[in-house]
Amino acid sequence: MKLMVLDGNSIINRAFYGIRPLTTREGLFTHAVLGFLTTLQRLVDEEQPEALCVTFDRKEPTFRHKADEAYKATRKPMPEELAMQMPVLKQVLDAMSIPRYELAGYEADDLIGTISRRCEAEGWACVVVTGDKDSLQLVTDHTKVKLVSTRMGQTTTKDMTPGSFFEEYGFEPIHMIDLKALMGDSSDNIPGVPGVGEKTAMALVQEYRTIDAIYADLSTLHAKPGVIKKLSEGEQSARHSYWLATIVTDAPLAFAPADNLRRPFRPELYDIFLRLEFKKLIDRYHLTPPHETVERETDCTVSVENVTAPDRAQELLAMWRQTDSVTVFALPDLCAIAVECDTGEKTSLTANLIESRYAGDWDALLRALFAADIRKTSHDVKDLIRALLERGVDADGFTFDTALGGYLLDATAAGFDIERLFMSYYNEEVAGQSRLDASDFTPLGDFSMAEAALDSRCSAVAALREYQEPRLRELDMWRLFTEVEMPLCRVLAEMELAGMRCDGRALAAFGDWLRGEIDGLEREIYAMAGGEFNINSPKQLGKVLFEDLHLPHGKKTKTGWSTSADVLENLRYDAPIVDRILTYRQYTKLKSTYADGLLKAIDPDGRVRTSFQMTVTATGRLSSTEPNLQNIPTRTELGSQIRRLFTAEEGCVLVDADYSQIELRLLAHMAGDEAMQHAFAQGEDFHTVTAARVFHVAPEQVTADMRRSAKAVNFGIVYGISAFSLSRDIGVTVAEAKDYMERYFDTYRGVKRYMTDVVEQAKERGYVETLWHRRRALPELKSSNFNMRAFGERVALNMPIQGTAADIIKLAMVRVRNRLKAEKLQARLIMQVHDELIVECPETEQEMVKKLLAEEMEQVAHLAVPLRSDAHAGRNWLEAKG
DNA sequence: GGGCTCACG
DNA sequence: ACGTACGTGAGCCCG
Repeated sequence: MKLMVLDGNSIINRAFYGIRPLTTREGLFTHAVLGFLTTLQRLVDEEQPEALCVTFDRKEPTFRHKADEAYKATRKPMPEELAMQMPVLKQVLDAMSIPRYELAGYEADDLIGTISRRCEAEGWACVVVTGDKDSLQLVTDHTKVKLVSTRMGQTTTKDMTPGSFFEEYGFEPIHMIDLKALMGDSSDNIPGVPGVGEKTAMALVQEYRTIDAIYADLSTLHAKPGVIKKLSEGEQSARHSYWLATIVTDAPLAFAPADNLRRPFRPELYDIFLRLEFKKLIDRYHLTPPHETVERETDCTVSVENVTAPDRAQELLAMWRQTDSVTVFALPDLCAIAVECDTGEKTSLTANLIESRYAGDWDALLRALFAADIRKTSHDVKDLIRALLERGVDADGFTFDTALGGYLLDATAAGFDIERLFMSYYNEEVAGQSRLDASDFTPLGDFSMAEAALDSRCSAVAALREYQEPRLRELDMWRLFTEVEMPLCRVLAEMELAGMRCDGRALAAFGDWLRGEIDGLEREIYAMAGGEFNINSPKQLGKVLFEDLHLPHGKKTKTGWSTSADVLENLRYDAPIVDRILTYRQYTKLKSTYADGLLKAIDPDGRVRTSFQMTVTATGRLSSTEPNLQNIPTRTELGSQIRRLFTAEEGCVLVDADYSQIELRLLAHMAGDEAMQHAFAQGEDFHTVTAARVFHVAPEQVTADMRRSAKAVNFGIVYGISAFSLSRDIGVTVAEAKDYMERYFDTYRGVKRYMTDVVEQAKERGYVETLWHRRRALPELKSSNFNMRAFGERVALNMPIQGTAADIIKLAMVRVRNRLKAEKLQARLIMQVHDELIVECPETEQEMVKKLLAEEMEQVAHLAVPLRSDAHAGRNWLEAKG
């Protein structure tokens, strides 16, 4: 039998400091509890213990404090955000039927020591889970310690058994106490022997094992005279530290292993998780409400009608045209649609429309419903419009998308499906089956269930709007919502549908050529390595480079030595294999992601159709998936050949227009920095102008190096710079980087002030926003973890800039599309890459399109610095980049 | 499924 | 004193 015991304080501490803060809507911090439970679940899966319990510290002084006032006296008190989570965790554990132990006068460690020895006495195996290395002294053949560490939100565990302990430390676990007696522990105020540090202590314990053996005869001890002197003077302190570091194994604790056998969860767990918004855990454990769900308070009565007769449909359509807004929920393939309409103050009517039941012309019905004269609220409007356009039904009149509403209200939420949003706004499940698709509406499906589910989704969407609309207005996001995001749905649907033409034959030929090159490189690499291995495996590659060939290793990753390009670049001239590996990497990337990857994505008509995601990024940018067309190579000569294969239709050209330095221009505007604004007004190369000002030389005296440094600082500022990262990026010392930054801030004083102000304001408000009031919440700024806070500060600096650029290009897209349509051009917008738009048009239209793009892109906003764009036309994407 | 690497702005 | 740039998506390895 196996019992697992967790050091509750230690694990929740790691979770607290290592994980991005989360709060419930009421502002209750929950992330440490969630982190604890996630770790717990992983460990249970891994170890499958029959019994489980958790120990906690108590706030009363322990027997150690009573004997030594200094002990743990310098410990910082637990931060409030963590303290508030402790009772919550205990409540959760109780509801999960997991026993917890705490005892006044003892630390969690002492209880663990006692528990592990009791287990051993009864023939049980014990697994101790903690982040605290002190507990390693408990390791025996029957007690294993799992050391938990959390870095950058990732939790890893290391199993310590007598064998692995010895391998790492070179002595037996019990002598951890002797080690600590010598080296002390500053965080707990265990003094150890003053002047003896980790290295000396390790060597001594490895040789002598115990402090008794060391102090038996100092005169013959193998150590430097200075060390012996310190040991001699510090003996009393060592003995005392030994006592402090020894974990108690016989605390007066009422404990029997069998009392901790796993038991079923208690029903109230559902309510607790619901309140904490731990939706994933409710799903994970298949929890159900302990009592009937309370109906959402609603002041209207809802009736449901299954509409099959065309005449009735016509009546309803007439009614919907008279209504401010109806709510529409449609399955992706448009075979079933629910429409909810407020028919009066206290009633609403849901019409279920199902293709296989409808007696009239289904497509005619779709055309009428999705015409502009019926104002509609729906969920994932872009996808709906795309499905309709694909079917040949024009789609217009969408005034509200509840997925977009959810995204604007909290861009960093976990997802924006109806169920999740409904739960987060109303703490209630959406009624009806969770999975709903076309098969439910075939003769084999359960019609009545499916119809009820359809109807309840529709009502849920209506309820989401009720929640979202007033909040969007309150937060000043209404214009962003109605004038940018909503109209963009149609624009993106059309772009997705249009796609980009891509030359599949040339792509295949390029792939074949790459195959040949890769084969040759592979042979060379194997020859230089002295054998075959998987070059794609960082682990195997690391072994070849850093163990077999003894190349100097740089950065480490969690799993080994880094083999990333910037590390290999530094080794390029140390061994010829490195250069081949870099080339191999470049070629295999091009082949697998681009040559092979894009080939698979070409539709029969020779065009590639991406999906634009509107609710993914934290800053307001779009993203592109399946395939991602926003990361087609451009930075290397060979890679840019891929762009050559994206072509215009016969007789057409691609017109590519990109904003020039949009983020830095926005910085100049938002920071109100007149020097920087002036630098842009000069119309010269901005990095050169910056270098000239920073280094106090004339622009024509700016060297390539000076320009490169200025450019790096310019970029760094946008990202929320630090001297360390800047130095790494441009290959100078930290001191030099600091110097550049100081000169930069002397030149652009407004930028410096802006950086201070924006962070300060973010801390006050808890969020940052763009010029169009798109916002991002920043709970990180309240974190007690330094790294987390520093991250929050960088985000506070970057998001308003990156996000405003996103607002601007989105608005430009809507305007460009509408202008193209208004001017009756054949030209159509087909691609967006963050600061770049691509239009495909007949050659005859290219000059007009270039002019139109420049006008619309530059006139979107009138700022203290003019917006500039460059447009070029070409037969393919590479040519069109100019 | 997470980690690493690398493509883009 | 901390460990470091912002925002993405895809393919591959490996447990």
